[in-house]
Amino acid sequence: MSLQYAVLGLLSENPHYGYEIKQEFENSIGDIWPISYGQLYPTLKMLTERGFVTRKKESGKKAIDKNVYFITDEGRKHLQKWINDYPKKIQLSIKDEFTLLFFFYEKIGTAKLLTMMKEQYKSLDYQSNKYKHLLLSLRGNKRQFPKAIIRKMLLHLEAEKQWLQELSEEYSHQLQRQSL
Amino acid sequence: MSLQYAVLGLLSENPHYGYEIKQEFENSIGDIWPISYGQLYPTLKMLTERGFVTRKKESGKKAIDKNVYFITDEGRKHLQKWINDYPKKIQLSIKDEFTLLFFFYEKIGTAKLLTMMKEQYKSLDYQSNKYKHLLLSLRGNKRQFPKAIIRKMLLHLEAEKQWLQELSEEYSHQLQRQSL
DNA sequence: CACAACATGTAAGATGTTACATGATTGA
DNA sequence: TCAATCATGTAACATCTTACATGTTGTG
Repeated sequence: MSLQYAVLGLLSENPHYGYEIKQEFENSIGDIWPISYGQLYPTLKMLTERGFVTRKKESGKKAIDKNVYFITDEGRKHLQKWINDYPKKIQLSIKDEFTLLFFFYEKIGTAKLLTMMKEQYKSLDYQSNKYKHLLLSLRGNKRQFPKAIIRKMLLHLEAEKQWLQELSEEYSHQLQRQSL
Repeated sequence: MSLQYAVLGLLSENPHYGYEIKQEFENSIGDIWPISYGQLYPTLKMLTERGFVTRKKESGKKAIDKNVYFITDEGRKHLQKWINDYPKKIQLSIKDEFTLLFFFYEKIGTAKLLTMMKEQYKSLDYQSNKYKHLLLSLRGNKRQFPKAIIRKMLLHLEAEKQWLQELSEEYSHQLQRQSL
């Protein structure tokens, strides 16, 4: 959807080749915003056709040719226009299968729910720690992955953790009452 | 993706016709999980073809025929199987355009950013209050939209609000420093 | 030499949105 | 009578995932 703008944003700072763009995503926004080659290469093709980027073969020492992409003036305009068009209607979305599952909590069973939630909590905690460390290591001065986005991710991870904790307690009490 | 399970879940409690299913979604999970007819009717068709629901014309007083959908035993099995298959890999996603925008915060300008964030905060606050009231009105005993999901939404809304507040303060300080 | 990582893409299919198309019923 | 709401769908398009297809380079 707006992958094209993410790509233009990357290229507005430095030229990159396809594989490298994917790396950049994975090393930064990747956990939040995973992309696949099946999505990236067609996007680069489209941007080339529309004149927002140009492509140059970098036939260096390697036998394989890298396709290096450069943003054009048109591309910069296109990106800036998208930025200027804000604000649009924005809605917080927490649409995922795990949430949907709680529609059916009666059909799952308290014991299984508790196990699942514990697993999920561990995974969130791991991610959360990762971002905390990332935030601390970001003290440098070179252009990096925006702190604001990491902070946002952290806050949502903590919200999710709190939710799981509250619910776990509730379900635990239920289990105890049942076993009496 | 998993709309089919959401639909089966609804039908597992009561038969519904298409339009009504959309209403049910809008009145409950709709803010989190909006669906369109362009998605719903093909899904109902697919579920019918796969034998998970059956369709009966309800030609009442009205000239127009409602198509009422009933879940079948196969449908119940299909739903239960999906539920039993958990846990799967689940990842918290905050992938949206508003977040992406903070990739480009330098290109936006602090003043505009602040205005946007203020607008967004208001909108989140409105939603948050809506859910708070919903949660309070849920004290009854009839089967309703799961409290857990509303609570989850609330926690994420509050996380998002906190994020905006922190960032706003940071940007305000920046503006003040610039104007000195 | 084998395997991981580098490098570029296409194709099929799932999923989702928006616009289109039609017509009935209800309430102001 | 006019607009909103009720009611059911299709079609075109956008987006995204997964699998396929190919070949190179570096490392143990």
